[in-house]
Amino acid sequence: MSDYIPQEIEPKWQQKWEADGLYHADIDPSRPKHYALTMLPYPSGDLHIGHWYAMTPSDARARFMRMKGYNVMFPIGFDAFGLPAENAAIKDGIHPKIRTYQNIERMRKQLRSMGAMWDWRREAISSDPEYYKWTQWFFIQLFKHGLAYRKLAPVDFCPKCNTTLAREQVWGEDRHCERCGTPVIKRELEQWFFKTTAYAEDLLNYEGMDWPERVRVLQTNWIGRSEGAEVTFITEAGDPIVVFTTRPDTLWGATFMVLAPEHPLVDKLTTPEQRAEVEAYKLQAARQSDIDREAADKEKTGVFTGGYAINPVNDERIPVWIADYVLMTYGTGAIMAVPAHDERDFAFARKYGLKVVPVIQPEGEPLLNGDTMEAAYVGPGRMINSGPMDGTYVSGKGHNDPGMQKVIAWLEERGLGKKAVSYKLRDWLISRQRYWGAPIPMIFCRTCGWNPVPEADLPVLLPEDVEWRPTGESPLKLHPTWKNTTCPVCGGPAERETDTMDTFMCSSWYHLRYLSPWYHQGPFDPKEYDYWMPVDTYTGGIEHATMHLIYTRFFHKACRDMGITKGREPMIQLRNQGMVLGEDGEKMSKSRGNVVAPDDLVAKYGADTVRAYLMFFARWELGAPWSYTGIEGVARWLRRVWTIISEPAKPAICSDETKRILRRRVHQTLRRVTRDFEQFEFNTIVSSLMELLNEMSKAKEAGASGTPEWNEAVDIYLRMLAPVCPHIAEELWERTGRTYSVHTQSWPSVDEEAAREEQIVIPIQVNGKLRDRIVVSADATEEEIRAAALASEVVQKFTQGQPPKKVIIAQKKLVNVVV
RNA sequence: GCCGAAGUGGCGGAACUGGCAGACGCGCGCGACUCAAAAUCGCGAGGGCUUAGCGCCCGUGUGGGUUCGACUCCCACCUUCGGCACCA
Repeated sequence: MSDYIPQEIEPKWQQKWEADGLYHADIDPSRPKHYALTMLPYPSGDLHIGHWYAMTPSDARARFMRMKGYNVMFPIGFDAFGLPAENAAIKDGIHPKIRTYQNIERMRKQLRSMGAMWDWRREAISSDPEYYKWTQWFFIQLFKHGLAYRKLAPVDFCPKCNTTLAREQVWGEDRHCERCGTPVIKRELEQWFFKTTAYAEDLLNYEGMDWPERVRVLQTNWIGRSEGAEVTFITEAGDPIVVFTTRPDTLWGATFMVLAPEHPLVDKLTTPEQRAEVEAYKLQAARQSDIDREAADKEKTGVFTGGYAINPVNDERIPVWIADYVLMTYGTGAIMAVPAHDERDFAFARKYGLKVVPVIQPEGEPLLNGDTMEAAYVGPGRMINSGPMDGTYVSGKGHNDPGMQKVIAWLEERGLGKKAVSYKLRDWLISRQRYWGAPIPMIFCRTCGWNPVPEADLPVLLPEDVEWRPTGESPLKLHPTWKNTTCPVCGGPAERETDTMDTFMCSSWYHLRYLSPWYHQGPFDPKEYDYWMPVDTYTGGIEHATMHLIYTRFFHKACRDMGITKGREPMIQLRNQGMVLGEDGEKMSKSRGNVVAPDDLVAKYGADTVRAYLMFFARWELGAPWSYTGIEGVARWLRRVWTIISEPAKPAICSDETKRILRRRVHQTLRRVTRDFEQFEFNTIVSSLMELLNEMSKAKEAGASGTPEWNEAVDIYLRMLAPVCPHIAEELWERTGRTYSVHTQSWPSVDEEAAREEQIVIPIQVNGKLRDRIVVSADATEEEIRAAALASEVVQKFTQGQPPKKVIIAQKKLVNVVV
């Protein structure tokens, strides 16, 4: 018998599996398909332990599904565009393309060392022209269907680096530049948007999706649906001001209006006397960084415009103010202020001495008085001071409330307002004033405006000879010739869009490119699509709940409506892993010096040990701190697996009892491991395998090795081990004289008869406290169990010869005697 | 402030539908092997009391409740973590 040397067997098998195409997944209509997907990695240059933690259990699950008889596709690729490569380039001058492809090369090797069942033929890299050609093509389809549009929007700008920044490059409470630490400022730029808001309602529907509740809640909050009404006020000059409110029932209590400082009607409303003050306030609000506006407990400020509007329900003349607590980006950028029933409006009214009129009276309370109220009343009650609506009961919010329905119907009849829904979700800003991304395939012509690049001319190649050092402009704009082109409509001279796309655009459809990265007639081969889609199991970090996972759902739905994809959703089942922390319990970081390097672990223990430890040491969805001593325990277990299974049998006599117990344990473990794989409970899979090995070790001591029962135990053990530790399972499979490969074997089925216990131990409680245990035959009747329990000496001691008040027999699990 | 998740030995965690709390592993202690150590193997262990015989009491963040029986269900609270944050 030789020693277990993973460093020898692992590369050997990896090469053989690859040479044999063992993990190639091809269309096979005769078998059920399973598309297993793990979130595609960014090529940062080194595979982090977090990648291992995310990917190896996904791989194990995919392998399990394969053994269960599914035709499993498990692809991999790289999210290769993006800021880190460009920032590194700015620092050390290495071209982002060179660095990215070097990193990819390195990470491919590291990914191979996992021994995962990737089908490398399906690899897709988002920065390949053959990939981003289709990213651009999708942009054009969205544009053609009115789902991509251009508008002026603020961006973060670093005055020191002289460049615009993406949201994720702005850090900390003071919102500073991630590179130089300078606080960022706002700048207005014309940019491209996707109409994610058009899908807000559809995105709230999770029907048929097996997604964690947590993610659904995060997305639901992010989309932020509120029901209410839009009501039109008219200024004294006759201009309509539309407001959105969730409380149309409080309309009679609207005693002033507030516009966002950027609201287009502000100038017109402002009287000459107020002009100077209004202008000063607008300027101050524009200069304010987001953080100032975000502080919720900040004292409210505002300025009277001098203008008035008419409250349409009672013809009251009410003043119009501007204040930065009203956001131009939500609702209509204007509100009706009901100080008696809204905390913010109340604070504002008290500060500036504005009128407070209660219109909702809580039942059974003294009548509210607008002059003496100390806080806004936001609860349910009966409408008062509300003319025709007086006496109507309203509960608060939502279209379902009958009072609310009555008010909205009344408004609609008179053309004063209408039922409306508002969302916090904003349209997706996809323009980046950056170099290392897919160029936005649009052309601007002075006479014809914006038009897409003809599809035959795709891809719009990203030029390599570009000055990427920051100047405050998009790097592509500074290229001497690149942007010059001709208008696809009139043929005259025109300019290309010089911004690039947000990389979330690339990752919104990579699961489709994996289907057929070799395909040239479209983004994917429809035959592959029809067989493999949707993704059956998607795994990745929770941090993408409100970014990638919303974008990719939007993308799929938009494509469905454009006739490109099918089905409601791209990913049916989602599971999130947690995070591996440093040994100190803190997030891993170079500065803390607590980073765990998987390459070193693989060199020391082998990939199988690393894989098994990562599945064993924590609940997958929670994660836990790393432990260098913990991994030793798993290494010890695999050495024992090796020894116990490959060590030759010693001739010995084995009792039938030993053999029976061995079979029972094997099939009981199989039952549990099967269930745990189905439920993503990887930690108990490993611990069950450890327990079974302990049982096998005892059985072997008792002479079981060499028996058919032992042979079956080894057979099932290696099949259960194969998804977790593919190399050692394959090696032992071969060494025990079995035919290649363990990974093409089917998952064993449980022999329920063998798994059945013959005798069961039943705990006996007296008054709910454990007092004794009895052993009965597994098919004992309830009466037999009762008799045995009452016959127990310990129970006798408690009953003192008296008949018990009650005897509870819980299936065959427990007896509780109540005296 | 609002929304969500989680609190179990020295540590990571286990406990299926309300039925023996602490599986498995780490660490720890004792023992075997060894000149010795490492490796390996075996045994022990939640805390406390104990007349040392078994036994008894306490114990899953805290306090209540439901139940024959609660880590599990309900109510209130505390702590930690995550998300959102003037969203009208």
